[in-house]
Amino acid sequence: MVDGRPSAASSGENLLFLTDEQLRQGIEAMFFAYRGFTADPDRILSDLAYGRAHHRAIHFINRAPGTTVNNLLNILGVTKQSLNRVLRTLIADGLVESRVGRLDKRERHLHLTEDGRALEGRLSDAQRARMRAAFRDAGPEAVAGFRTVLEAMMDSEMRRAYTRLKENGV
Amino acid sequence: MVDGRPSAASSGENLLFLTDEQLRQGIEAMFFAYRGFTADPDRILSDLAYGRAHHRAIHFINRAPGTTVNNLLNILGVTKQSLNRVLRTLIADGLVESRVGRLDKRERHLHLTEDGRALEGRLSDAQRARMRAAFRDAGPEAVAGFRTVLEAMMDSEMRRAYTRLKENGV
DNA sequence: CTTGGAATGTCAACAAGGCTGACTTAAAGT
DNA sequence: ACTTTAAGTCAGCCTTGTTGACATTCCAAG
Repeated sequence: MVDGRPSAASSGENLLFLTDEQLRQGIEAMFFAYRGFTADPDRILSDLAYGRAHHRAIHFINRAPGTTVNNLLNILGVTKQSLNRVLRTLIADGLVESRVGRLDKRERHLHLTEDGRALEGRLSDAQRARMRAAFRDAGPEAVAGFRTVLEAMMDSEMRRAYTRLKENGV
Repeated sequence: MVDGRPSAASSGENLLFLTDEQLRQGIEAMFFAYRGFTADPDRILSDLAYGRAHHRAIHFINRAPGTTVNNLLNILGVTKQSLNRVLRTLIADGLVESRVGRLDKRERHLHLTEDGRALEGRLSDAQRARMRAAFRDAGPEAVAGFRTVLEAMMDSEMRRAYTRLKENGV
């Protein structure tokens, strides 16, 4: 596994971008960039006694209004108990509304209230501003590559969730 | 801020890659990909009663052997109390060695022991394997774009840390 | 129709790993 | 001698993950 050289593959392609050193730089880039990625919303949230978990819930409820708790669970990849704690505070604070399902009364359908949408907007704006600056600096081709690599890095299950969202489904 | 259309900039460039929708997809890609990014090491760590914090410490000690506690603190962006808890267990378990500085005896220089290097290798291998697969699938140009965007997304302070590591300094 | 199992959501308690604040020790610097 | 710096410790808090136990609802088999 610790090769140093790429494993001298098929064609005459240059595989220098697959050296352990290049991979390690990719790993560290991912680590440092993720910090930047969350920094701006985190600042807003800490003033409100909320955390990243609240942000994630708000983001995906906004993204797929009416989604069920179970559905949200799968997207977020946490236990229902963990999500529930976050949802409880958001509902108590009047940012999220939980409506009992009409067809199946076991289900709860989640929606943002007006206040919830307002906070979602603030958080999104902050996060998008950084993403926009990065995208603009890097240019369209780099952005395409960025997306391609990230997509290839996801677990297949998450890639499905991502694609479904991207294609605007519920 | 909520524009919908790009802000119709300077030249005849196509700025469609800067729409809110594109940015949102980038944000979600980042979220889902980071999960994949940490999944494999997390599995190994959970068997050992360690967490991501231990992994990060081990990674950067391996990366810059002899680094001081203070230096590590800056790279990781946590408080010394938080780091100390992690280091204490790693030292107690014989994975990390803390040597009193020769020039400045206040400093502690951190090194991985043989066992520490062994664990580092297991964790790196797992994480690199996924990164390698993603890089290979995406191809060299996508990888270059990936790196460019991530770098643009970092806080300037973190970009300096990243660049210093990349250029192999301490 | 009833009853048992599956699905959904809630409550309680615990652990990891962030954080702040206060304090000690040792070594350097002035 | 005094101050500053590096490191470490203790105490206590918060967020956010976990498991386990439980209530409600639905549905399908008997």
